[in-house]
Amino acid sequence: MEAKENTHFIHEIVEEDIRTGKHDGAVHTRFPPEPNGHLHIGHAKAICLDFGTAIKYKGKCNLRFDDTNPSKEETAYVDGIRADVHWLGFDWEDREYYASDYFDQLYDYAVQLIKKGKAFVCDLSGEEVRAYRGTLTEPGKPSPWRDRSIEENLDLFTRMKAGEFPEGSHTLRAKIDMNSPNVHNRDPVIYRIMYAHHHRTGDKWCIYPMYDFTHCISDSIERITHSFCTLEFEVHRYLYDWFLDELEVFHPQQIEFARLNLTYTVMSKRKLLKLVEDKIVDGWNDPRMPTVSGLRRRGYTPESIRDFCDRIGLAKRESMVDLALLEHCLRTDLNARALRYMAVLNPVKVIIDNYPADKEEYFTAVNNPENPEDGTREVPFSRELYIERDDFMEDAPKKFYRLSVGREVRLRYAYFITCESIVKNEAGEITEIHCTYDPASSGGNSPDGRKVKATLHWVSAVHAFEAEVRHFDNLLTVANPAESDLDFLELINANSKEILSNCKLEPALRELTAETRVQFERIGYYCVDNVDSKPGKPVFNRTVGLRDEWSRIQKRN
RNA sequence: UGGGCUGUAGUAUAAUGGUAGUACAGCGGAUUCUGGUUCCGUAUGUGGGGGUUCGACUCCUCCCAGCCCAGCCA
Repeated sequence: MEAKENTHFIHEIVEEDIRTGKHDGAVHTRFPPEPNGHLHIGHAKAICLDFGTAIKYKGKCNLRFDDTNPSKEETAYVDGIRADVHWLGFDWEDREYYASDYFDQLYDYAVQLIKKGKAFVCDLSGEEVRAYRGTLTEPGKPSPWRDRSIEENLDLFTRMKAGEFPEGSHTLRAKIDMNSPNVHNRDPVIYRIMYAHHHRTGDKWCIYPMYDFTHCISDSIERITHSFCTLEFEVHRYLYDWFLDELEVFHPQQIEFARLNLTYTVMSKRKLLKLVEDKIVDGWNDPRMPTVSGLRRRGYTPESIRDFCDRIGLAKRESMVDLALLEHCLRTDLNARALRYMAVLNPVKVIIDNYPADKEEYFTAVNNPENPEDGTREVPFSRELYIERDDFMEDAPKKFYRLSVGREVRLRYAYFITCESIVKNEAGEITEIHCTYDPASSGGNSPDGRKVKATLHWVSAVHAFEAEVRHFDNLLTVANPAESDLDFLELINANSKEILSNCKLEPALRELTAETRVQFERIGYYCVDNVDSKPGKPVFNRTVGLRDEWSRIQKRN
């Protein structure tokens, strides 16, 4: 039986078009970011749709930068976006385009519109344009400049391009319908004057085309067959079709879908930029950010993000996806691939009183029980060890089955040990846990077959090295900021970053290189930070914790 | 209050006039040298009213709710 493939309304449309021979069955999509910020997981959804559709139907997908507003756009963002798309696992081959590549053609098309009597130069100021536009419930008034002659419009538009007019003094507008109930159709501006340096065209232009005019024509020039975008562009679709029809050029189909929202985070470039500018996070690639570079630094795999995008489905209704699904995809991938190591994050010393002080031995540990091909490694053991402070409890409740005075547990791969006594300082904190070990349980099993309820991870004190480990929590304190009356800045989780500096790690972790993902047994998945790590001195970011039954039991009580 | 769009378990999605299914989350259990993994089991849903039909998530109608739109942003 075949696995049931995920399908959705967009692929139904594409399949129908292939079936009916539209565009000779060709499928050509594009991913059209504006280089004014970095990509986030919402873009990843769009990227998976755009590139994924092309792959599925043996078509092509272009990367096109929608760079028509030089005041906001930067080359640095272009580079970041290229890196992010590649990292996610997609390739646009030689089809890297820029809307700015089409400025000459766009200009010619604008002239064509003027000659057709479908566009005019308007002398109204920004404020006047707004006043003439009317409101949502009242129709607009025609601009007094609407009926200029074609010759005058041509002359004026040429002079706009030549730089004869100051910014804001003139615009080129499409002549559509000032009475339209859709305000976008009330003679939209298609060119504005802007004396700004463009990251690609430099100072060649002082007039720049607007989105509605540019996007459909860019799609047409590239012979895009299916142009996917988010719901807010639904009200722009009339314009998309209008320009292409008036110009009588190749006509792609715009199809809208709902953008991704994820619980406990924000997903707009404006808000993410705010977090960066206000230094609430440490840059676009902060591991708490839902940006592609942030997720990468946090330790997410591209595979898990793609899997997530497959699983969330695609529809036209706005929704809020549970972060837990993303984390589930992550854990599934990491469980299969991450090598296991032992690391003690909040250490307390264990002294095995009946173990010789000068002795040292090595135990064989499995690197990944999910994949035997990953082999084994040797882990050093000695009389003094560190275990997790949480793995010991003085007055242990019934459901706590780790170490306590009088109890026996297993040290993973090593020995059964029994706690005999503890030592505390003046503050009442435990400083030493004294135990005895059963020499017959070497390797972690007792020949008499007796069972222990818990297995603890550990590191040998003399062999351990110290490293910094960073834990991250949700950016927001609430799942859905839209349901709150408060501004998102007031919903920021003040404790979203915790730095642990006294962690004791097993020696094998010392030489890992940046972006290596591992599992600290019994704790979680961690990734070697790609900014702050140095050779022999890795810094670890917690990618995601292991599911933790014990913490859930505690939370319930 | 003009126009556009959308309403299916807690969340996200299927069912395209014929048994409301899947995943995540939840709960219960089994296995386990990770309280991980894996496996088994389980509760919860068609926004509301009318209509058409043998039969409606699906078609019609009225209502309700949510989102988007009045940038010379994209």
